[in-house]
Amino acid sequence: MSKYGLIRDVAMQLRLLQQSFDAFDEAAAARLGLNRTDLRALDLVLANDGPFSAGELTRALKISPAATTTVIDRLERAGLVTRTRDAENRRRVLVTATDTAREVERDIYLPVGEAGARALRGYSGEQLTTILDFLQTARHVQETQTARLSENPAPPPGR
Amino acid sequence: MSKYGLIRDVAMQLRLLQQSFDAFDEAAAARLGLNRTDLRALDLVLANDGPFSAGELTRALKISPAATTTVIDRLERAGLVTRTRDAENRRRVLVTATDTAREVERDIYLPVGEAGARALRGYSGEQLTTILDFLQTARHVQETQTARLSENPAPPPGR
DNA sequence: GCAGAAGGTTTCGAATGTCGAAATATGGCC
DNA sequence: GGCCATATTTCGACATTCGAAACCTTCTGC
Repeated sequence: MSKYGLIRDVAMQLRLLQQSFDAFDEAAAARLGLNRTDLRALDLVLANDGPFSAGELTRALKISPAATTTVIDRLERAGLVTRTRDAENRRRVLVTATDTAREVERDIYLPVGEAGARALRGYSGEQLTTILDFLQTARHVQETQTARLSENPAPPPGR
Repeated sequence: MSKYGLIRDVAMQLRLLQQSFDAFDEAAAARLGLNRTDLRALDLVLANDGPFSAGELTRALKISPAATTTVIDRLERAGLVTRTRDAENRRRVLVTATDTAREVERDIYLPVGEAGARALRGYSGEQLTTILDFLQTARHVQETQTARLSENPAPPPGR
């Protein structure tokens, strides 16, 4: 296949991959009866070792402090996290994953990591290096374009 | 670097790439004053050549028919799409991108594609083949895992 | 041809998630 | 000790989504 064709295919597969990530998140949320924001919050709390403060969640999720409170409320009600005041700074609230959340992690997230690692073992070290480079390049492109959108003032629509 | 380390890095970069896609969508939505659902709908209408029917949008976006109606309402009010009855089947409503929407496409989406293609030109045909294979494999893993989540009944939480 | 079923979209009311602003509580500073 | 900054929560308002019912249009069987 021509290089031009390959490039087009890569772009298309990247798009499809994006969609498959999206579908996975959706399925995970449905399985837990959570919305996407709650799931992202749970994911953050699980991934981080050591608890997350409410404010950190607010920043990581890019939602308002008010919304964060209700996210934590819902996760707490679902038995997935606990709320404790930080002993060192009693203004802060620490969010900690419960054992139930760890079971969820084992059920949902660990298998993905394992399956992914298994699939990657089929590539040579050189190929993995190429893949890694590609992923970094793709991210760089996205970030540059995101910055372009954010920084430039929007052109007057309908100009 | 060890192969094991490379595999870990690939997993991490994949996660970061996902986040950068997300950030791009968010910036694009903010630039247009649309929510994410509306943006996805616009993207679909732009990507498809030939108009999208309301029902197709409902299925593609995985939202209710009622929600689709309001999505089209908002896009129409923003001057980005037009609603027309399908002449061949007057029950259906066809959604067509306007010229304004095409300007948006040129402003937002085309530059990403161009920057991406430019970046990919730096890879050899062999490398691109590896990348393409990797993307397909990654998608397959995600889809398999999504199916696992969807099909298996959820294990009783807090067992 | 026409009655009734099926298809496609919209309207309506209710539920949910998000926000900004104000309130509350704690910590740091002269 | 009073005052400003930090961290979270409460409150009321707004936007988005849904399910159910309503409304046309098309198809089917007779």
